[in-house]
Amino acid sequence: MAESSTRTVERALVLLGAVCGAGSLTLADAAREADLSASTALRLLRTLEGTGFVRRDALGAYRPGLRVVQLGAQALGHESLVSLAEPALDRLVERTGESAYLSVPSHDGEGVYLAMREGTHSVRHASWVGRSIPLAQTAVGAVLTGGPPDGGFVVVRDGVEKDVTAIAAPLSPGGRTVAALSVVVPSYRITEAEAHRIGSLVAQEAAALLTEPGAGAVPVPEDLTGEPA
Amino acid sequence: MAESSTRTVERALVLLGAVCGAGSLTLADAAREADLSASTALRLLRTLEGTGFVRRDALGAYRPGLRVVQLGAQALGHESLVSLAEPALDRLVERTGESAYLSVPSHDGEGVYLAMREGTHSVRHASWVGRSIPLAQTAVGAVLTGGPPDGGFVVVRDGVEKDVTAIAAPLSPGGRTVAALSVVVPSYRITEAEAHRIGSLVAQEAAALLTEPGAGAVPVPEDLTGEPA
DNA sequence: GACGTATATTTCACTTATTGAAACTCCATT
DNA sequence: AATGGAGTTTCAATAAGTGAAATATACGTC
Repeated sequence: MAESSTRTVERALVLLGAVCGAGSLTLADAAREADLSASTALRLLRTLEGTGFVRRDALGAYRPGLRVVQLGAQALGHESLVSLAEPALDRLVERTGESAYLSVPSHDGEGVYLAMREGTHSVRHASWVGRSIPLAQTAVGAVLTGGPPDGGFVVVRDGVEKDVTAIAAPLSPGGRTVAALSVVVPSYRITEAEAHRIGSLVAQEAAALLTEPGAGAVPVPEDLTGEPA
Repeated sequence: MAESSTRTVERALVLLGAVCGAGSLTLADAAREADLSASTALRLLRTLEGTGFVRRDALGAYRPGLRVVQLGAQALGHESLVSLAEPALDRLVERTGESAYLSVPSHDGEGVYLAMREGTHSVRHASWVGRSIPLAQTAVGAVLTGGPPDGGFVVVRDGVEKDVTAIAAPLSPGGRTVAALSVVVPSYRITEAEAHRIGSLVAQEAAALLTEPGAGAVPVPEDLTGEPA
């Protein structure tokens, strides 16, 4: 059996994902979402609880635990995508004055903002790292789920959020889209032409991200040491 | 069985923690750190890999996967941030007697109180969850918008509100400041030395929030009030 | 280039540890 | 009282995980 199954672990991870995705789940809901019997879900959730990956609030519902935040933060520190994208985000803000985002697909037709830079206009789009966004009918969703867009970018006016226009381009190393770079603008101040100008910038940054020195085809170990201790 | 061990899952989570902590681990190193046989570690890591919790780089080493980043980011969503911070707020109030706040940046140079605990002194600072506060010339603003402060905290005397002194420290998982922890004190009863003492406490709680596995440094009556709001 | 050592991976017999139906207890509703 | 749903515990069946050993490969050294 060369297949790598560890059903127990897989199930536990599904539960963990469900809890984190929902923010708060009762045992019964978690069991339903993971398609497990209540007793099994309880046992696995308790294991997750014992290791700090989930915690129970006063009402007994399960919530993401400190450990998840901690590991996520650590992983973000090591995650090359984010550090690679940050200069691009900075440049986008600098050249457009608008808020810029890096997002990746998450689950159930949603994506997550992995990094962001706020624009400099006093009226600007604001969000936060970790925020979930729908992929349906959004510019980010279009580039994450669809093929390479014409011109390298997608403009969606008044998608999920009214009054804002989003302009996104895919990050597709090796042809596989793994993330999206986007700029979000209050619709009232953007013209068709301006949207195109920004779109070109975004597409250009997205393309440059994957070809520039240091980026490489594969994450460059910034931290080769492993564990010295 | 009172305790719920699920050895397999626990082991997998230990491996996950090891990989995230180190940033990059070879199979052998991971197995050693988790005190597992190579074959078991391999099997579990493959499960983690299959679910996106870890990935392998070109050299075959294991690294934190996107899924970890996603879940961590989701867990940092505002509502969970609140429940994560509440024990810290409780401890700050307990050890200082002063009101303590959790705030995040919102729009247009303002921040918002996401959670608070009132102090126990009869004369104390009072505010409310949801209140907007300026970021300019406030301790919270300084830590939210500026870089990591010297000593880990910022003291602002008589900032926006006359007669009060605010002491704030940033919450910066992975180097990105996402929120601030602060204690607000009537200026008349605080000395320079006391401000420093409180500052250390705030900075310490802010740091511990993101790195410490279980509860805080000091045993606190484990009576979590739920999330009413 | 041969040797020694380390890692990565597969196999397999052993049996341990996981499983889920069922039973039971608490609540809430009706 | 009766009903139903959630959370929890028990327990026998067995599915599932375990690790030593074998193999292949890679790397550094002499």
